[in-house]
Amino acid sequence: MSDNTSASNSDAAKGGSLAKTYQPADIEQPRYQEWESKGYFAPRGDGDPFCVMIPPPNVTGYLHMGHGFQESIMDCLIRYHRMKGDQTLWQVGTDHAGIATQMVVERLLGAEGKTRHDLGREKFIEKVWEWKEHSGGQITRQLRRLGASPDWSTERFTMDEGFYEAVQEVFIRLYEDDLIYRGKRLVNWDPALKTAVSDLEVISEEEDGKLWHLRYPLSEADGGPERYLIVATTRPETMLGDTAVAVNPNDERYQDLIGKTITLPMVGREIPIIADDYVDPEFGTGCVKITPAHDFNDYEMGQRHSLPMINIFDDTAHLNDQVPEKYQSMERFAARKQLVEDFEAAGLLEKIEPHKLKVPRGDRSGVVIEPYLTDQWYVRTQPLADEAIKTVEGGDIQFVPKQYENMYFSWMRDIQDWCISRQLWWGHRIPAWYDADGKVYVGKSEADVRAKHNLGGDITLSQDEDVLDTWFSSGLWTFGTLGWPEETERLKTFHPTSVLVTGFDIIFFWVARMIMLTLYFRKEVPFKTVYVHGLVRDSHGQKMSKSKGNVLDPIDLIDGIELPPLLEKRTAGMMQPQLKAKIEKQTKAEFEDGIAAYGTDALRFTYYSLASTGRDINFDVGRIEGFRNFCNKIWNAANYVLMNCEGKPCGENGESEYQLTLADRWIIARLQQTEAAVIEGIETYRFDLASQALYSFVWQEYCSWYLELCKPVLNSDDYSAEQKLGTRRTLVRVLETVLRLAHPFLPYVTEEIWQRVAPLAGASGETIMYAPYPQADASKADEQAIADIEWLKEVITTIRNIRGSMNISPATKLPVLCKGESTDDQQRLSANSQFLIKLANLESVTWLSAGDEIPPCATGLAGDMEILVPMAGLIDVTAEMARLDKEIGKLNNEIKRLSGKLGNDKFVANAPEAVVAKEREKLADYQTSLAKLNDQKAKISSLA
RNA sequence: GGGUGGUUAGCUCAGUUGGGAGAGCGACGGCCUUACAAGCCGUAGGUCACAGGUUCGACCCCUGUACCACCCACCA
Repeated sequence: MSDNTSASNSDAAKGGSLAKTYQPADIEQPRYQEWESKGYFAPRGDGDPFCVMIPPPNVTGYLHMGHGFQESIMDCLIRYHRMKGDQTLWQVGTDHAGIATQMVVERLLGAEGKTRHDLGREKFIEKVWEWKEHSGGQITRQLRRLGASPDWSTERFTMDEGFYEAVQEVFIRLYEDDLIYRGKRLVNWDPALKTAVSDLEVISEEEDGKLWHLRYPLSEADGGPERYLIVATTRPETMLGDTAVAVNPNDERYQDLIGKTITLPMVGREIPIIADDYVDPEFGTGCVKITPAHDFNDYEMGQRHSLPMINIFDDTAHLNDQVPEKYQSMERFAARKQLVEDFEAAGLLEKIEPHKLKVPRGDRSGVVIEPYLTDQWYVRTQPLADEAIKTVEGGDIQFVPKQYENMYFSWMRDIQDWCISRQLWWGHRIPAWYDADGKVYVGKSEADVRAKHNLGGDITLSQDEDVLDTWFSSGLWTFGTLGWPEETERLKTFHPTSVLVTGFDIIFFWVARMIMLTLYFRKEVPFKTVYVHGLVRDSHGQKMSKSKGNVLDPIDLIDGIELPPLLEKRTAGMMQPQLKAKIEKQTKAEFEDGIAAYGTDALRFTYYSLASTGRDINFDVGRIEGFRNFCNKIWNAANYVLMNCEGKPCGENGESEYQLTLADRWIIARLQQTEAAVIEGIETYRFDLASQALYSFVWQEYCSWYLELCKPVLNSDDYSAEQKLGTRRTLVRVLETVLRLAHPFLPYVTEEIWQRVAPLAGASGETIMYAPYPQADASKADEQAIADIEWLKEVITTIRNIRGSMNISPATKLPVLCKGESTDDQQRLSANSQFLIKLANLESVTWLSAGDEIPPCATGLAGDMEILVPMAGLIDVTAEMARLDKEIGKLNNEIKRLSGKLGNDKFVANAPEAVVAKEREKLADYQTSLAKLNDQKAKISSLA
């Protein structure tokens, strides 16, 4: 960093030379501020509308690698379309994230020893808003660091006023259309958060558990307690709420018991033995205890058999007063322990077996979810889902990659009603009121309800205490953000939106619900394409998680971080010292010197290079360094171009005569191919292919070859002024074009350089963001130039190869002799000798005529042409023999393979003629080459 | 129990209608060659998971197997 101070970079901004080395930290933030303050991100013009909705991140969240990836993809699409001249909107906003946000604030209160109930609802909500104001800017600030270019002027929040309107409107209309109802049924209850959650918010993982076999004695009248049957259960504590025991109706063992009763141990309640097909006679004992109020299957069975439902828990999963006094107020797992002991003491514990089972846990709280009988609001999803299925089947919405449609269909076809009420305080309050009798009225406000239903002042109304599931409001995101329920211009212009970029993990939570709700309220799709990307994992394919200590923060990759703060970050709040030690060790091993500051452009380019077809992304920090180097490469190439072109005519005004060299024509032709490849990559969401095309063009073609080919032209008197002008013109124009081509991927470095280069290329405009996106021009495809330069590259590479394997110093200028029958070769050689001499560092290059005396030489082949490097004083005979043998070996293998193939009559008879001809030609070429090398070997060996 | 994706160089991954296996990083050797040592030049490295099949010809198409990852499902 020593000689690349920020001072030198600010000089650059004033028009001095670019800083010697690429320093992203010096250019990125100032550039972003300029873009934002000048309002460049807002939609403009009257081109085709193109609109992307950001999946709203949690308002109080922070940016992780998944966001980084996703926003980078969106920004690339947005910048591409903006440059294409489309009327481009990237709608930004944040989500109130009901449970997540409320939990954070409750935790803060907890630190002060308070609960939300100490504050009361109103004060608590105030507190959440405060927290939102305080920390809510973080995620959007971080988004800016990524160079994201959404229209900040229309930023939305899922609990802003407009959204409140939209949410109410949707709720009321769905209610009036009988698509929302309220009902008492078994829901997934989170006893830590004390709220219902939807099926999707329950994660079932296999865990080690036990299967307790309990003896249930029959009633005395039926032969108990001597006669008993054995039930197997994973949750003994629920037995307090049992209201039946079920057996399979065809189970011969228990035929005589059906209809008899059991005296429930510890409780004394008489419960019937019933028969039901659901029971699998093979599992356990074939007898199942039935707890209708605390198990989804038992609930259904309870309904089929009209069993009583006894709710034994309170909302924190402690036992209530429906159980014997001994157990009241016990926590569920304590009660389990107690009951097992009591069963054992009573001689009623048959056995305990280890058992693997799926344990349902809340995705937020992590505690075991309890099926719990409560009143909740539901969306009747079937009719909505039917339409949503048809729409995707009909192709009006396309998933990329397509296989995610299967996932969507399978979920949609088996969809359950959606529980939308949450017993939280932070969220959209349900617009429903109850009178003293519990009769429900739905409307925009109490006044509205009173007016609509003619309710006088004597009737007391109270609003429903619950709020809506967060996804209920984010389901309206595409049209809610554009002004709905009002029919705004924005809505008309940008809806349906163009592409949704999202992770597969929220296809059900969000994508499916947006499709259902949007179709219902807009009669149109929310978006035409869903681009589904994978999860960002660590370099070994492990999920990034706090407990694994492998989390990378995108901001740290941009700004860099020293080892100590990185360690601190990764182990903060770690309760287990063992885990902490392990994470420290592994972090030290991986990031001995911390993480370098790579800058946003490098980070973005890494994401693109890893974004292939919908699979998960393994993020390797090693790769970002390579792409930071790539940015540096562009930077230095630009420096070189400026050095040679600034202050000299470059054809920017189009008035002077210029002439293009072969190299110029070649790089222009290759540029057309690159433009086509990059555009193809973006249009097909193959950002990996697009970035690959850019990378190899810039580095291999433009820098490694073209800039080198320019040097003889610019530095030698052998080229005319017209040729020099043509080369300068091409240098700046290709660079200027490639900057525009790369801008959606590398927004900062391209803008920074473009500001300097554009004038030389005759381009104007205040920002590269509004410069036109390059389009391939077929008239500039120059196959001849490409073939000629390929030939030249082959000759040069062959000479370099000889130099390399013979250990000849790069500084030694070599005399080279060429020999061949082809006049093409001879012409190409004489036309390009300047290039050849410079790039291969030759003393001379001579075309041999028949009969010329040939000294002992090292030999290489470029096509048919022999390239000879005289050995005198340079080349070791043994080494050259070895080199030739290697080449000869390769040729022999190929010849063997090809003659085998061509010797096969079936191949010759069946394969297309063109294929056969091609193979024959290759064989002939190889044989010629082989003969030449063998000749050389013979000559050399005589020297040994 | 159903379903999806994956298995290609030491690592991370491309491979377009079936016709001579590629990139980046890493490794090795040589270079401070006047844009760039964050660089330049060159080299090595693969039974394309396994087994069958179709075909003149298979990384590619078909069948099966193994392993990895993920999604869905009510087995007490």
